[in-house]
Amino acid sequence: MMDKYKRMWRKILKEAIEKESNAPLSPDEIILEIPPRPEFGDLAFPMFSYAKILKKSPKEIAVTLFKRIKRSEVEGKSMGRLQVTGPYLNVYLDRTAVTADLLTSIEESKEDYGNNNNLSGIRIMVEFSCPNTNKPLHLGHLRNDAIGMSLSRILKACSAEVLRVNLINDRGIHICKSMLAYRKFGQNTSPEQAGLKGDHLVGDYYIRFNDWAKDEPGAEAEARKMLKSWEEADPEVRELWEKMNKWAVHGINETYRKTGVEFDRVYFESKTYLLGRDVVLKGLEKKIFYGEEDGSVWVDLSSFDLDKKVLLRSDGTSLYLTQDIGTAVQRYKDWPFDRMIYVVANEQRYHFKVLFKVLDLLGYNWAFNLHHLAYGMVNLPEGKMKSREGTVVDADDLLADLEDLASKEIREKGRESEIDNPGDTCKKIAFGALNYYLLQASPYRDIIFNPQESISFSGNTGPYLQYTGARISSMLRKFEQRKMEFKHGSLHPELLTASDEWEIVKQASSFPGIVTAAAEELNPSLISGHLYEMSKNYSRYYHDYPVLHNKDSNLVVSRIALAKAVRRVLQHGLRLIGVPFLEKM
RNA sequence: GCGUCCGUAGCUCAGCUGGAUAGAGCGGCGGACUUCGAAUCCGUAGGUCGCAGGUUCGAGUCCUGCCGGACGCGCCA
Repeated sequence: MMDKYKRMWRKILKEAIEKESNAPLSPDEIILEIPPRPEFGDLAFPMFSYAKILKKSPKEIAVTLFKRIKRSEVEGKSMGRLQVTGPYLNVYLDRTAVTADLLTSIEESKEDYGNNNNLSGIRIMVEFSCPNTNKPLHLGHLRNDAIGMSLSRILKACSAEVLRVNLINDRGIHICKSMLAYRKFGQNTSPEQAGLKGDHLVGDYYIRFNDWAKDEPGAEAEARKMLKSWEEADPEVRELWEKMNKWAVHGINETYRKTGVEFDRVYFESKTYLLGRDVVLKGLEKKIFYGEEDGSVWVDLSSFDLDKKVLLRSDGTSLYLTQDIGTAVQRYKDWPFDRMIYVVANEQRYHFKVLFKVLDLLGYNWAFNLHHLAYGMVNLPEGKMKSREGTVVDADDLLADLEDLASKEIREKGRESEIDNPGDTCKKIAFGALNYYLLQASPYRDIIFNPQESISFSGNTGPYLQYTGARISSMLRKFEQRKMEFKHGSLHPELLTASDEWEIVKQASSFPGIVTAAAEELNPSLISGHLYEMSKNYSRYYHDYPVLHNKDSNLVVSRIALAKAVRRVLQHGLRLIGVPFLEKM
């Protein structure tokens, strides 16, 4: 859409400069920008960088190129017009042509508007969430899930074949800790008896362990002993482990359902942790790794600006890294991918550098296609979330609070009778607000979550976008009811050229390019930001310009077409960032 | 100590490959509901882009140093 015009103008500029200088120019030497203010037009070409080639001042170049392009008469033909503004060449696009383009394009592509084929035939595996089975999900997981889900949708929108995978960390010392505390203090209570979700019950005993361990020096040793029993497949320990894991996984799945998180394949660490061993031992045979006298196996990465790392303990057991090596190899076998994206917090940067390098040394050529999307931490105003200090923001609690807030809001506004299913709507507003909040910042940055202030339903929020969509939907329903009144009207793009409308048209037209950029940069926040800008413009426009209250049927029909276009972009864009579209709210 | 990342308005965040007067939301102050949904809209105050140099016609953006913060450097995950 917008890209089409950008491409064409780039070409025009390139040819003009080449003719002027008699030398070929590479396409990326043509700098194209979006002007900072509307009076400078829709596209801008700064002339500074051509000063050396053409041996003229930027201002002179602008004039020269302007005359040359003018003579070649590429203008007209719906291309828009050119203007010299000091050292810039500014393009003013033909509003009618772009608007007509947009409306027909949306009409033709329907739900697919914004999709592209850039990643067609590319298989991408996306790993995210990766919970432990010793505690419930918290806000950090929610950010991880939001990014993982959104990214998967964005990549699919670019026609990639995407496989969403989860890895459940269901073994290890931390799991044994909650098991141990439960065995000591739990009195065989089931989640039903305790009136708790399974993951919360297990999590409570993890906290219980830490409390107990404070004045019990032998606690850690006892946990280690239990881990050993687990590895030796002690029936009693295994039975307890299976029971508690089931509770935890069940509870976690419930949270996933509530937040709309889904996976195509789920791996369990308890089933993959042994796989890495064989791979490492083969590497040892090939002398890629080396053994110490105590029997431990190491890799020396000091020539790659990394350290020496242990791959197998002296007792032959696996580590986190070993497990990840095995899981990666297994996954490639299961589903040969062209790219693999690990959505994991940035505190694990080093781990992934090492992992990718080790896989590379082992000769897996797909190691180059592994990517760690290192997203930032979610912190609280007083600092890091700490489970031991009880400062973690629990996912279920947060969601429940948000639903209450939404429900209160609906009652205060007296909207209950208007909405078909208030309970469901509250849920959708709640996780719309949550997902938008989590995806409005760039993934790689740390964010600060203030429980009192962060989640709001006004301003730059998910519900604001939902509200914009609901109002447009409401108006479109009214239009349908009164359709006969406007039956003589027809679409006239030239009626939609007011500056407010033009901004909206440009933003809707840029949407496909934004989807492309979000996929390339693995950054869903580009979409949330763009939808917000477009909604803001539309809200103002909607306030100032009557749509249905017009005598001129042509104008009504045309403005309705624009409303439909905005709605379509909102529907699609919101889906990509996990914010439910609402007809009513 | 070494490594990685980050410092933009009171707070939370934008700022595309360096480009024209650094933008939003929240909060503050002041306005707008007999008209398409006021979860909205409009106006206003608020910035030496951590500090100091450098590169450049041009730096919030690139380089160096310093100050401040986060994370990592386990035979933990």
